[in-house]
Amino acid sequence: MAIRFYNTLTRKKEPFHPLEEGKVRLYTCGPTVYNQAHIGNFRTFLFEDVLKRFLTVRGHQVLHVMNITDVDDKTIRRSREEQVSLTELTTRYTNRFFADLKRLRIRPADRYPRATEHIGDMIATIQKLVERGYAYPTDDGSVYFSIQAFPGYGKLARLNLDQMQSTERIQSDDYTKDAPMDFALWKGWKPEDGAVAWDSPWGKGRPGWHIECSVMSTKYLGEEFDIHCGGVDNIFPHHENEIAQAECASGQGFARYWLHSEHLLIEGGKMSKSRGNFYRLDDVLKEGYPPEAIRYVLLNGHYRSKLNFSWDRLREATQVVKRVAGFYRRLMEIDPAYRPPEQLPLTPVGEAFLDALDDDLDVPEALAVFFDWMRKTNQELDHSQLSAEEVRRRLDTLFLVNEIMDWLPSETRTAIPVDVQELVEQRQQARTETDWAKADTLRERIRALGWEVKDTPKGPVVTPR
RNA sequence: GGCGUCGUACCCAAGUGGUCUAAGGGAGCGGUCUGCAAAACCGCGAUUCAUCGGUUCGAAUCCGAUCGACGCCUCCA
Repeated sequence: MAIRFYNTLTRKKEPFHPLEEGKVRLYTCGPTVYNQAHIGNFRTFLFEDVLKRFLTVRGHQVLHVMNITDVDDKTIRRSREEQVSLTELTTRYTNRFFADLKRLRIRPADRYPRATEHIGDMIATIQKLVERGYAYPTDDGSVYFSIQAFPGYGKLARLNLDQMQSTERIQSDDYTKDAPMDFALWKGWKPEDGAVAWDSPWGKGRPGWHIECSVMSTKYLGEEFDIHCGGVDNIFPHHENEIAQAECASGQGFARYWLHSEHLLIEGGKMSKSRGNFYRLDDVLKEGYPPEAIRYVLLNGHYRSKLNFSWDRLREATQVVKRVAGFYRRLMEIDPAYRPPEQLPLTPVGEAFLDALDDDLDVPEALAVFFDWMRKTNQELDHSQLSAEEVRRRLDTLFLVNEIMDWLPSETRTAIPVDVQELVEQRQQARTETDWAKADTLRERIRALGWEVKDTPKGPVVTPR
């Protein structure tokens, strides 16, 4: 089956064809680095990670750009509160962000452009918009985009501009502008901005939020590119405004496919920084759950459906990930020399797995294929029906799936401590003497130390609990 | 007020006109194996897809109404 994605722009699943055969240019909205991202944010980044891995496995060369928003209202406010410079604050949280990405095994983007490093590019684009009549400066040194100058405004969010009700927030906006829906491209300096200011043709100030994405995406990916991703809450106003800015500045199309991931809910409600009902990655890891389990929880569900986070689900995920790890170890025991080849062969099961993903990244369907196969393979292993060659093929399949899911335990497993090893030996001794009570007690002690001992025909196997 | 999404077993979750008397996972129960366990495997588990009505030869899938949940409408992944 050919790859199809649900495009927010058309609200339909469409066959996916990149502009240039075999190459995909991808832009994903990155974090605003004013505090640590929560796991809801990572749901989106994980979705994008799987999207990218999938496209790569399907033979596309993906060029991925993710922005870092390091200047906006929140970053400025936060740096004032903490009495540190904007750069100090944003550097701190940018580093945290990268560390979290690594822990979740999210593959890095090719570029992470920062807003503050592209002020000149943004000013140039804003100037172009003013010259072409899409934007206008105001007395306070700001520049606004005039939405009525762009007939396409509202095409992504499907807004009915006439029936829009202006909310209190718009009315209380303390910048001056012609129409309530017009949005800022450039914000004139205000005292609370402190030292955060750049010179521009309109005086001191700083860029508006939306302009950075239009400018940086087109700078690195070209004026028209393939895929733009983000959370659903970015559809309006952020992405709508990006389209307006980019299309008016270039006179061409902008992103061709818009993919939006749904929210992670907590106790049935939206998790967001402003509500304070969120967990950070640290909050979850410190409870002892492995990163693979968190990856699994956040990926186990279609990206366009809401996903409810709970500790129950995390426990469930831990079980699943353990089961997959056990399966992996079982195969590796038969063929310890196996290493996944650079170019993994496409086995029939691997193909079925990817087939499911072809349909708008249907991860649950793909996992069903995987689990079915895993059960059958375990069955074959129980009856030792597999040849060495067949085992290698199974490992190829497992690694192909892992290329997308990345849920196998890391190779750098902690070595079994000496005291645990001694207890295991003592227990073996007790077992040969058929002193079952002693053996059971020792198993409990090993367990208390965080290790699990299983008796197999080949002897005891010790794994971390 | 406008726009939109969703409601499938104890829990999570695919499927969106016939192959569905509905995948897969977790939990539970019974069994094989085991000194006992663990792991793995086998079996059990929705005649039914929020409710009601309609379209159709045929609906979980389309249409309408009702109930319920959630989101967006310039902080938001």
